[in-house]
Amino acid sequence: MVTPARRRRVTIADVASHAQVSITAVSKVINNAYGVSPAMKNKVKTAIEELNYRPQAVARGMRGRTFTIGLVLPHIRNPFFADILDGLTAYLESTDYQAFMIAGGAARKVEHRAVDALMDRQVDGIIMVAPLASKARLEEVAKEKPLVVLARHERSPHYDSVLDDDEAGAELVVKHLIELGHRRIAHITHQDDSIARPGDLLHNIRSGSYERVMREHGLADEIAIATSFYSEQGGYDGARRLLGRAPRPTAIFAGADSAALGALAALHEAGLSVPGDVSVAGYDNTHLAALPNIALTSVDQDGREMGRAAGKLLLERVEGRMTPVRFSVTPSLVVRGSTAAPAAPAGPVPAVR
Amino acid sequence: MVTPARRRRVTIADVASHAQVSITAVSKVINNAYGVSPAMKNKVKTAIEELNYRPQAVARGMRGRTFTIGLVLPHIRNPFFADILDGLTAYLESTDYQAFMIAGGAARKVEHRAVDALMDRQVDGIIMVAPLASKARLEEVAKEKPLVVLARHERSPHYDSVLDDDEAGAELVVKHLIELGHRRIAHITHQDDSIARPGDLLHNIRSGSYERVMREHGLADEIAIATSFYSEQGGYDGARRLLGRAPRPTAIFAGADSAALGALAALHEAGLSVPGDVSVAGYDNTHLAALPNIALTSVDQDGREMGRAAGKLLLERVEGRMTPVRFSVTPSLVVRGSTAAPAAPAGPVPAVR
DNA sequence: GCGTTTGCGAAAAACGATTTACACACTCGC
DNA sequence: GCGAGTGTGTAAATCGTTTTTCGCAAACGC
Repeated sequence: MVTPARRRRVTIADVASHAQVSITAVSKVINNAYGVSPAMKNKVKTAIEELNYRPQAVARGMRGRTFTIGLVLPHIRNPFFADILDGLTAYLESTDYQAFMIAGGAARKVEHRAVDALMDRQVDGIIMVAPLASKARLEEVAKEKPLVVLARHERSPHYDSVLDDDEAGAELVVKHLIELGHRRIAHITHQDDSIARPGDLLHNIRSGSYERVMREHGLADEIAIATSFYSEQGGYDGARRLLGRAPRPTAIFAGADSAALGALAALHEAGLSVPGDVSVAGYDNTHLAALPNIALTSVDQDGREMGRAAGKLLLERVEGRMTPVRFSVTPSLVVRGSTAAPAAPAGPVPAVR
Repeated sequence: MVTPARRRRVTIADVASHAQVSITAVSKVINNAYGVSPAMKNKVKTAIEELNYRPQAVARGMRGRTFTIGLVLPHIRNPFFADILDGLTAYLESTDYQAFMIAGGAARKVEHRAVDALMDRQVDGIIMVAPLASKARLEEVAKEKPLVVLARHERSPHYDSVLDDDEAGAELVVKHLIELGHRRIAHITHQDDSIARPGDLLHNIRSGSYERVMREHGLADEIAIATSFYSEQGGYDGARRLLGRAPRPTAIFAGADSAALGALAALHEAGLSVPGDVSVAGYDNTHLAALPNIALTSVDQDGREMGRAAGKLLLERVEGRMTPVRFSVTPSLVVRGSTAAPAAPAGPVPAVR
């Protein structure tokens, strides 16, 4: 291989000779370890400044930490993930750690490789957001590296969990719609490549909660679920399927804002008004939901707070904590213009338009 | 530091002893270097399989490559970046390299730190998307690591460029609006923290092109630019400012889809119809633009192709190429429902048509 | 048949940090 | 005044790879 000549980095040895001290001393100062006099500290610090030295994480990694943590996201299309990232980086700012993202994709295999890639690079810890992996795989990962898992509901003694109370969040939406007077409330859920126990996946919690609340209100017969994807296209497809039913639903609860946006598009295309003909609600309270022309009723979960918590828990684990912690945020409903009382019931068999 | 006991990784030495050969031999096989017999190759390969060995990138990094490349994105809120990432990862799939993302943020200082973090971790190369850094800083980075810069227009002998012909893209939009009969065409542009030469930044190219085309069509007096941000909020603010003008524009060209979405929201709020009262066009042809209820006319630039090209160019540089390459994609206009001929001229200034 | 390639494999020296072990000079306590 | 701590600093081992150097045998040229 022809490696182009590049400027050699300044190393700890350069600093040591420039400051006329031993390499050990420099290392001690950098890691502010015990046994270094104030005078020494100053000498070294100015030498570091003068040479503009930054330790090479790769070399540090060989004997300990790389000060790097890996963040595995399914993809970067969901603005909600950006909130999580914001919270995480805000938290890490006051530390020496840096977060790198990697996309886990929609296939278990890709996610697996992504995690392997992080471990091969000796990250100090891993944060996985809504992973597809089985619990067994997660525990295997946790055996090698500190791990925090976001948005999964199983309990494991080997890694920490940060999650939103999806059960409660979905309940908020469905109850809201019922209180508005809706009965034919349909749901759009997500299907993925995961082999995790279904009950551990957030979309199953949301759809399960939807079903439960419907039943509790005597609406068992009105339950209608379209299994699709949490994406614009998925929401569009799901909504079209739901609209094909007769009588058609008066409200659609999409398990994610992105899907709700797709549902809105499908309704628009079908010439139906929102909320006049059909109410729509989402989940995640994405920035887009707040735009006046969209005005999507949605469930807010504090992504920044979740990211912050994930960072904190992970560093605690890096520092040696072995006992599992579970951090849960409480969702809240943000009601906007996309939901309203259903059109006045025009007789026993309501309006087919 | 208390490091929890974790399973020791299998190393190259383990493989060597398991296969009863030297460490060197294993290394040679891994890097398929010269001087290893087929028999040896087989022995080692089965040993690697059996032990499930994966080389530790950190250790490799000490002597050469880490097989890691860093992707610096301003943020992850723009779905267009996801396209770039998709193209990049698709390209890298056939290689041994892995891409990690890091957010450069909206401030030069943050971006600087992000790049430093990548270099400290000995990535083999860096891809920066729409960076804020000055050209001088970019060249400094390029002196240390192979570098590919996306969406910047300056030419440098030290790094490669991948870009969209923003000049042409903006021209497509403005001409389209003029052909529809619009004269009062306003523009929303972006302001950032960069100290790069203005002409090197994509938003300035777009706004400059807007001005030029307007002038070329005798519409110099109609030029109206709102300087805001390429974001929903920014588009919303910018549009509100533009709508405050009298007479108000009949068309708004937002330099990015996200801003166009904000503009749509502002128009909605103002009780104006699109495209009845005001036409709106964006740039990037985000997935959202295609939703029927948004139907945003936008400029499509092939993000996947750009990501793919960036990966290819970077690896070429890693392999030793030193001559600069410039890769440009040609944008195309996607006309949708958000643009139409202006309302019948209600006044003495008729549509020139 | 003898020196010279050539092919294959191993031993050892890097790479840049951290960590361990130890040396040295003081200060105590009695 | 002497053994036992302390505080401060250094030398050397170590982490897991790649790369360089070298050894040994078989093949080859003449």
